[in-house]
This record gives sequence, C-alpha cells and structure tokens, in this order.
Amino acid sequence: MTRIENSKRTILNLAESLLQDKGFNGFSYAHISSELGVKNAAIHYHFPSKEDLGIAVIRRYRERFKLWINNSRVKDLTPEAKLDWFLGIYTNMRADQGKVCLVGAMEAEFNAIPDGLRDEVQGMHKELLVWLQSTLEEGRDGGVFAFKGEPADKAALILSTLQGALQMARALGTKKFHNVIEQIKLDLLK
Amino acid sequence: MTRIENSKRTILNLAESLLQDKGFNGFSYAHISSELGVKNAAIHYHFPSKEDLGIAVIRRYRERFKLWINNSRVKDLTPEAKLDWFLGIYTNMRADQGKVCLVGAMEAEFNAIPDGLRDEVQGMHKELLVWLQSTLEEGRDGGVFAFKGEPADKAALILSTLQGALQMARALGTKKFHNVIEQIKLDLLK
DNA sequence: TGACAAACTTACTATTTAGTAAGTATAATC
DNA sequence: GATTATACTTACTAAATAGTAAGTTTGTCA
Repeated sequence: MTRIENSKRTILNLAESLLQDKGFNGFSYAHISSELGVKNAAIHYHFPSKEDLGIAVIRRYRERFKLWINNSRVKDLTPEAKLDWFLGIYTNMRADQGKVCLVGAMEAEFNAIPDGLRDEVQGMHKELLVWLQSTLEEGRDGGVFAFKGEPADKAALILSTLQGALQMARALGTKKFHNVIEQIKLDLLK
Repeated sequence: MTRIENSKRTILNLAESLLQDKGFNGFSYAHISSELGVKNAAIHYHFPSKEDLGIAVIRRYRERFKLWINNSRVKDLTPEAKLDWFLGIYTNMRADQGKVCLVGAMEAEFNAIPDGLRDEVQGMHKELLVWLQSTLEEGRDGGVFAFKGEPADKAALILSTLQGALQMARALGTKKFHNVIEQIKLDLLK
C-alpha cells in the first residue's frame, strides 16, 4: 500500500495537467490512477465525482491567481512589467508540453461539461478580465500603453487572443505563438 | 425504414454542429443517430470510424471556404468589406446557438483527437491564415488598414482573437463578444 | 423480371466510463 | 492498548462508447 505524499494535491496537479492537455472529456479517472499507481476508487475517495475534481482544479487556480496579484511581487510592478508577467504565464503554458489555458479548454467544450464546472470557469474568466482591465487602465493613464476604445474591451480582446493563440500553437507551432505575443505588444505599447 | 434524403450530407451537418457545440470527445454516434431517427450502424455505414467523420466535416468546410473566397462575391470586395464578411462568419457562429469555430474546438482537445483529424485541422488553420494575411496586406497597401508589424503576425493575432472570443462568449455572453469584434476593428482600421 | 447495389436494421462485442459498497491497513488520539 | 479516522484496495455495477457481421428492404437498370 504505497501512499502518495499529499495525495489530494498530487491528484489536483495531474488533473490540472490533463485538463490543459486533453480537456474535460478527454481524460478519465483511470488516467490519473494509473499514473499515480493507485486504484480508481482512490481518486473517488478524494473527489467523489469528476465534476468535483474539475471544480477543485479551477478553484485552486483562482485562489493561486488571487494570491499572485495581491502579492507585492506582482502588485508593485509597473504596468508594463505586469503585462510581461501575465504574458509569461501563457508563454510558460506553451513551453510546458503545449498546454492551453484552463478557461479556454473548458469553454471549448462548455456545452459538454457539468453545470457547477461552468460556473467556476465563468468566475475565473471574469477575475482574469478584471485584473487585466485595471492593468490596462493603469498603463494608459501612465502613458505606456496606447489603444483606442475601452480598457474592458481591450482586455477582453487580449485575453481572447492569448486563449486562441495557445490553441493555435498546437497546430502551427511555438514560433507562431511567440509572433502573436509580440503582435499583442505592438498593438498595445506606445 | 424511413430514409433520410441525402443522408451523408445530413449526417455531416449534424456532426459539424455537434463538433462546434460539444467538441470531438463530447458527442457520440448515438447523438447523431437518435437525432436522425436511424440506428447507430447507419452512421457507421457512411463513416466507418469517428475519425473518418471528423475528417469529412473539416474537409467539407475547407472546400466550402475555398469556394467562397474564390467566388467573385467575396473576391471582388474591398479589403474592408472582406474583413466584415470574415468577421460575419464568426458573428453568425455565435448567433447560432453559441457555436465555436471548428479549428478552435479541435485544437482545444488536440491531444485527445485522432492523428488524421489533427492533420486536417492544421491544414484548415493554415488556409484561413493565408487568406486573412493577404487581405490584411491588400488593405494596408490600399491605406484602409493600419497596423504595426507583419501582416502574417497580425493575421495570426486576429484569428486567435476570434477563436478565443467565441469561446469566451459562452461564459460571458454575446455582448462581450461583440465588444471584442469592435475592438479588432479599432485596432486595425485607420 | 431478375440482378445488383445502396442504404439501411438487427443484434452483437469488447472496452471504457463514472461511480459505489464493503473491507483493510495504517496513523493519530485518547 | 483500544478506538477511531484516514487513505486506501477489492470487487463490483450500469451505462455509454466505437465498431462489426449478417441479414433486409428499396430503388435502379439491364
């Protein structure tokens, strides 16, 4: 009976990775249990239903993001550095086995995932948008960002772009992804 | 024994709709057969494997797109009108039951779909990019579009944005989607 | 009218899926 | 040292899945 140190966290890590890799309907409890060398039921012990597991993954990410943006390491950055930090999150996803963002993966199969998970994804998307919007406002007021229209709309555009670009990179490669990242900056920086 | 008129086309229509709605791993042959009032095996008669079906859907779309862009109704438009036509495709998808684009749906679960389907998606994505790039070039040369950087990169950005925006709209609604569309124009038109 | 092919149905298989109930080993606590 | 909670395993189940083999109906054409 080999126990995993901190099973719950290990399961969440793997589930998050699988969600970003194959989507909610593309992985099963068997993927997790076989990888961890435990039985199926062990996963159900920690997360009774697949919906519970999906929700827990998103919830953990939301909390992580909240901690990040409220930490002085990010909070005290210049708007330009904040943007780079944010873009870096997506660049790292791409670098990490071609993963896509949780929000994008879940929204692509939005009509084929459980209700509770949908709510959680919606909440996460809103939070990302709010932060990005305020960063754009801050940067425009400070004179480092330049764009037409409302910060809320520009934020929604940039987030959509990042979401799409990660997916695009799977078919067309990392170079194209980085070109899009550079284009985002060209379209934003003065 | 009620026969469907033009079964193959009807199956492809439904499969395309399901792909855009639930993704490749989110629908089954049973969804199609029950909707059409036939048996499972009837679908397998026309498309032996699910991979065959997926490939056929994408292939049909690629041919449709090729016909469109080579038809004078699109070909002879101004660059600005071409852009509006292209954006209109995505607006219509959103209006049609909140569908997302085939490319986005398939790339979100890229690592959980068959090889042959991946190739087809890759080809489709390239074709969309090529057309959009040449339209951007045409528009910039004509002085109606203004953007920094390379047309190829701006095309990749816009396509990524559209892909992501359709998915975002599922969680955040149609209004946000239209705001992104307007922002694309603000970021492109002189 | 007979042959034949197209478009199915019936009936099935093997596999995977999420999920459960009951038992067991281990660790912590009283 | 006994009790109890934690973290599992064993052993299932029911449903859904893609896919197949063999038979049946229907329209077409020589």
